[in-house]
Amino acid sequence: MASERYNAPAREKHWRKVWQQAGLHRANNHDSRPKCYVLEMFPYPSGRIHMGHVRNYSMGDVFARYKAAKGFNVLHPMGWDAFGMPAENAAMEHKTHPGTWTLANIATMKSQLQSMGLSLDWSREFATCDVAYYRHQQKLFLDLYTKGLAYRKSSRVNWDPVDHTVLANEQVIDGKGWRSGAEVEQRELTQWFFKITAYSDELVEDLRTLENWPDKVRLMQTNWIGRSEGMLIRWALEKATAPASQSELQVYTTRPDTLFGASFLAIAPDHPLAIAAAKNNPDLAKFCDNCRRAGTTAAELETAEKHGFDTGIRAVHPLDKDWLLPVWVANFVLMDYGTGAIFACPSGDQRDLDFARKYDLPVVPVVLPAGEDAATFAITNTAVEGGGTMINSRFLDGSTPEQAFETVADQLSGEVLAGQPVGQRQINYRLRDWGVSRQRYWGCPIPFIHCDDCGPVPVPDDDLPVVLPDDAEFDKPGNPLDRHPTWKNVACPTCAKPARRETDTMDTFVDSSWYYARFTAPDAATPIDQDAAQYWLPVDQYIGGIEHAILHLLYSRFFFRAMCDSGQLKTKLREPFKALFTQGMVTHETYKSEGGAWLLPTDIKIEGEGKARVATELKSGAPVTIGGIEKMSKSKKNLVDPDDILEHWGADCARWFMLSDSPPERDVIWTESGITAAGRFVQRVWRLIDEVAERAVAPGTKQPDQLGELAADLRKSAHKTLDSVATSIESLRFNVAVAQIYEFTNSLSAATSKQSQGLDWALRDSAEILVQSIAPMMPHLAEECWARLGYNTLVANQPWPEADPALLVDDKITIAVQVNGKRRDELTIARDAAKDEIERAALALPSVARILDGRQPKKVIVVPQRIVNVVG
RNA sequence: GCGGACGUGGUGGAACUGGUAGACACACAGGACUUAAAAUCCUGAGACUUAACCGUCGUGCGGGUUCGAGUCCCGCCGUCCGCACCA
Repeated sequence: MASERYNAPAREKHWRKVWQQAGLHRANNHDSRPKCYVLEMFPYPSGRIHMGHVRNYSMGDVFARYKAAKGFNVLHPMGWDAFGMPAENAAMEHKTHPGTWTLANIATMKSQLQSMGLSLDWSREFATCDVAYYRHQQKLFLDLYTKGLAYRKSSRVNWDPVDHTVLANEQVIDGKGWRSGAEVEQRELTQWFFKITAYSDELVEDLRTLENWPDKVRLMQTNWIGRSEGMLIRWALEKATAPASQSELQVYTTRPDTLFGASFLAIAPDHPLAIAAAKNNPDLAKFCDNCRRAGTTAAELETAEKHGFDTGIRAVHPLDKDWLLPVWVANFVLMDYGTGAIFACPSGDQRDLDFARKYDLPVVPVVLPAGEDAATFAITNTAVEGGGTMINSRFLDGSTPEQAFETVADQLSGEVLAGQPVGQRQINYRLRDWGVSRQRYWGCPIPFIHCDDCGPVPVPDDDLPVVLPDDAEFDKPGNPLDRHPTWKNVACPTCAKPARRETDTMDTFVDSSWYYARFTAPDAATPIDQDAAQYWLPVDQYIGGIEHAILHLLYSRFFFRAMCDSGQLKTKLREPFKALFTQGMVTHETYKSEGGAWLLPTDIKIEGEGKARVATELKSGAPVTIGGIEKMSKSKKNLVDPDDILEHWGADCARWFMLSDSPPERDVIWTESGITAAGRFVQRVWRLIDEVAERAVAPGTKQPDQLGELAADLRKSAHKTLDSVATSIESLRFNVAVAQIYEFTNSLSAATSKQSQGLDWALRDSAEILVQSIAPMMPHLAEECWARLGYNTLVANQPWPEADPALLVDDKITIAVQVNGKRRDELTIARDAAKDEIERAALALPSVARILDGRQPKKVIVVPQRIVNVVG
C-alpha cells in the first residue's frame, strides 16, 4: 500500500505536460460532433491573476470538461482585454511603453492560468492590442460607418479631468469617473458614436428570447434601455408672449390622460425656446446660466433643489383653446430626454407637485384613488402616481387612466395645428448612442483622416491597419497621439492635401464586443470567418461577473447585430450569448492594525475560536482588529495570492474549494479552514483510490452474475451520484455536485472495510465512477487516480459514464407518516405499493395507533412514493 | 424615491413541480491510535424539556390558503443590489 501523501503541485505539473503533449484541448473547426462553445469573460492583464479569476475560470473549466466528456466538440478559448488606461498610467509612472507593460503582464498571467490546469485552447489566444486583432476592428468600424451605424456629432460629453478623456454615460458612477474617481465635467466636443439606439426596441424585445440569462441582468438591461410609451403633444404659443421665431412647443408625456390636471409647462435651460426667450430677458439668461453651472456634475444634479423661472410665455391647452398655461424654465427638466419640454400635472407627478408647491402653481386632482371620496379628496404633498378613476377631467371623468390615455391619444392624433397632427403616439428610450471616442494612446486607432476640404475621410482598406506609433511620449497628461506630428500629419486619401489623422482611439468596450466571434477563427484574413462563426456561434455558456450586466453585455449584443447588418457576419442569429451565468465575488475577512492600517492575512496570526478569536501582528505581536468580510481588494489588503495557494495546495485543491459550499452566483468567503478542508479531501480521495486499487478486481473485469446486498447498494449509490452530479453540473450548481460527491465518497469509504459478494468488483466500478465524477473539477487528481486504478489512458479522454436507469430507482422506499400534518413515523414499503396497502401499513404503525388512541381516522391522505397523512 | 433579490443550526449552505427541514462541509465536543503531537478513523449534536424514551417548539415577524407551507398569498421588519429628477 502506497501510504505516501499525494504531492499535488508536483503531480499536477506532470499531468499538464501530458495533456499538452496530447494536444488535448485543441478545438477543431471541422468536426461531426455537436459543438459547445464555453467562454469566460477574458481578463484585463493588470499584472497578476486574483482569486476572482480562479473562481470564474474554475467554473467555466468544469463545464467545458464535462461537456467534452459528454461527447461535445468543445471550444474553450482565452485571450486578453489588453487595451486601456492602466497601461498608459503605468507608462507615465515607470517610463515603460504601455505595450511592454501589457505584454509582461500577459506573460505572467498566462503562466498563472496555465498552472490552474484549465482545458483552454491556447492556440487561439490573442490580445486585443495585437495589430492582428485591431486591424480587423478598424475594418469593422469602417463597415459600421458605411452602414450609418458609426457617425460623428458634436455633443456635450462627460469629461474626466484626471484621465483627460471622455467617458460614456455607463462609465460615470455617482457623478464620478469609473476608473479615476474624479468628478466628471460636461464639455462640448465632436465625438464618434455608434448608433446603438437604432436597436433600442430590438435590444429590449429580444431579452425575452434569452431564457438562459439571469432575470436580474435582463431586468437591469430593460431598465437601462428604458422604453416608455407616450405621446408627443404640440402646444401653440400665444403669439404676443412668445419670441418671434417660436410658435409652438412640443412636449413628450406618458400621461396624456392627466392633461386636464395640467398646471404649467416646463422646459430645460438649454431648450431652444429658453435660449430664444433669454435673448430679450437678462434675468432669464442669468437663471439659465446658473442652472448650467450648477449642473456641471451629475452628483450635484441629484441633490439639487428644484428651481424655476417663469418665461412669461403662455401656451394654449390642446383640449381647450381658452385655457392658457405658463411656460417655465426648470432645472429639473433634462434637455436630452424626450423633447426637453414637459407639461406638468402636479397632482399626478411628485416632481411637478414639489415644483408647484414651491412656486404656488395650481394643483388639480384628476385621478381619484380607489376608496377615496371625490367630494373630500385633496392633494397635500404626495402626488397620485397610481391608478384610480378620472375626475375633474370633463369628458374623461369616470374612465380609468388607461382608457383616458386612449381617448386623448385618438382625439389629439386627429386634430391639426399648423398642418400637422396636434398629438402622436411615440415610444421613447432612455438609451443613448454609444460614444466611443477616447482621447488616449493605448486603444484601437479610429481609421479616419480629417481633411480641411474633404472632411472626415475613411482610411482606405489598402492602407489598413492604422498602427499605433511605437515612439509616442507619455511624459505629460493628454493624448500622446495628438502631439505626435509624424504620425498625425498625413496626406488626405481623397485629395492628397495635408490632412490629420483622427487621434482618438476606440473605447475598449469595442474590443470586447466581438472577441468571442474572433475566437472562432483567430487567424482569419477577414474579421470573421463565416464557416467558423456559423459552426461555433452562439456562445453556449458565457460566464463572468455581474458588474458587466449592462456595459459589456449590452454593447456586445448591439455589436453582434451591427456586424450582421453591416455584412461582416452572415448568420440568422441575433444574440451572441445563448446562456449567461454571473458568478459571485470572492470575499475575505479584513484586518486593521492599531494605527488603522490595513493588514494582509499573511501578516497576522489568529488564535481562539468564535467570539474569542484574537488576532495579532506576526512581526510585532501588536493587537489587530478583525473587521468585516468584504470583497477582496488591494486597498483593503484582504487578499490571498493565487500563486501561494497553487504552490502550496495545488490547482485541484484551489478549484475544489472555489466550487464547494457557496452557490456560484453568490459571494464566497475565502477561509483558511475552507482550503484546508479541500486539501483534506484531495488526500482522502487519493488514499481511498489507493486502497481500492489494492483490493479491487483488475480493470475490465466482467460484472459478476450475483452481487451481495452491500455491493449492489454501493453500485446503486455510484450510479445515482453519476446522474445527480451530471444534472448539477449542467445547471452550474457546482456546490451541490460537490456535496453529492462527498456523500458518495463517504459510502465508498465505508464499503472498503466490509465484505460482500462481488464487492471487489463493485469497489472498482464505484471508484472509477468517483474518479470520473471529480475529473471536471479536479482534473489532475483524477488522472493520477485513473492511473493508479490501472489505466494507461487519460481520464480526460474518457466519455462520461452512462448511469444505468435501472439503478436510479429503488424498489423499496421510505416515506414519512404524518398524523394531523405532524411527522410521527416513517414507513419503508415497496415503491409500487398500492394506496390502500400503504394506508393499511401506516395505520398499523404503533406510533400512529398510539396517537389516534382508538379513534377512527377521519381521512387518510396517501401520496404514493411521498407521504401518508392521517387526519384524526 | 422607484425597481429587484434575499432572510434556514455556532458557520457556509441543502431540500426536484407544496410532501421526513437542516443533506454535505466547516467549527465544536467525546473516544480510538500515539510517549506526545500532527495525520487518520469512530461517535455526538437545531432549541427547550428529560436519566432516557416521549413530548413541545422551530426556516426574519404577524396573518392566510391547504390534509400538509422553508416553498403559495397578504401585511410588516431587516440586509444587499440596480436605477435615480427619464416626464
